[in-house]
Amino acid sequence: MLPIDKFSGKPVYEQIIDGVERNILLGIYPVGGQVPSVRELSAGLGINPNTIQKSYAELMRRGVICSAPGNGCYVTPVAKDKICERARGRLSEVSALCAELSMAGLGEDEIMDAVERGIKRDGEDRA
Amino acid sequence: MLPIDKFSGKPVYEQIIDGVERNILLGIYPVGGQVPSVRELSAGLGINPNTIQKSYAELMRRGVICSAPGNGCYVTPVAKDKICERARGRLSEVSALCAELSMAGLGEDEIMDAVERGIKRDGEDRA
DNA sequence: ATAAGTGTACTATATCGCATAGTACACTAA
DNA sequence: TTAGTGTACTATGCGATATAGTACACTTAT
Repeated sequence: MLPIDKFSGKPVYEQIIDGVERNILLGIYPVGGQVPSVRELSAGLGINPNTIQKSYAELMRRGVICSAPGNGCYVTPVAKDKICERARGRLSEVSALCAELSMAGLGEDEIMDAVERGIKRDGEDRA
Repeated sequence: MLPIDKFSGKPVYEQIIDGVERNILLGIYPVGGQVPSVRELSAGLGINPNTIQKSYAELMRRGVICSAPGNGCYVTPVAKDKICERARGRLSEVSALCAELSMAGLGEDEIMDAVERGIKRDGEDRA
């Protein structure tokens, strides 16, 4: 089941989006396979169906999943490409964040360590 | 004057906090010197005084500025240290963001380029 | 002493995003 | 036919954000 923290400050519908994309990348939701139904996720997570629907609508807008009305929602063949492409567009966030911390007086070594720590963490997830 | 974008999605009171800290780091608001008065910033930015006050209260809570009631607000002697210390606590954000993009399929080189781009940008600001 | 400028506190109001609740419809598959 | 699917709609509640207006205590310069 997807990890949801109602007190994290991050909107639940965004956490659902992140969780679904993550499970696609990890192969838990295989490309071409089905994604949990709106009502199934709603019951399993204790979240309102409308919130799940909002997340799925955004995932469809991103081309990550597509719906077969009356049947279910499927992981798009290009899902991983779309997710990667979108991540590439967020590289500016990395630049902005590093610029902010650098200007605050943090050393380049401290920042680089944090970056490598993050990339390593990714490896642990795949293991 | 501080750069404020009412349509950026980021709360105005946070933009004011960021702007003041930035000006302190750049020496525009010298350590030990005064910070613009609540009413002066309010008039200059076209922002409600209560919003400015909210930002200043947070800056005081962080130990970046202190108030001399009836006189004004001053930049704390330890202001830059506090800002740096707080930035160090945000290194986990860098790790989390890089982990997310790495898992999405971005290469380590792409991420590193974005990081260096950010650190360089800092240098331009100080010039 | 007076006036101007300072930080601070308070209530009230409006807007927006988020989430929930409930209902309903059209479609597909067993 | 029945159960399960996505989708649409209205209504409500909540909290954060921002504004508006007023008021008080303090400091500084005149």
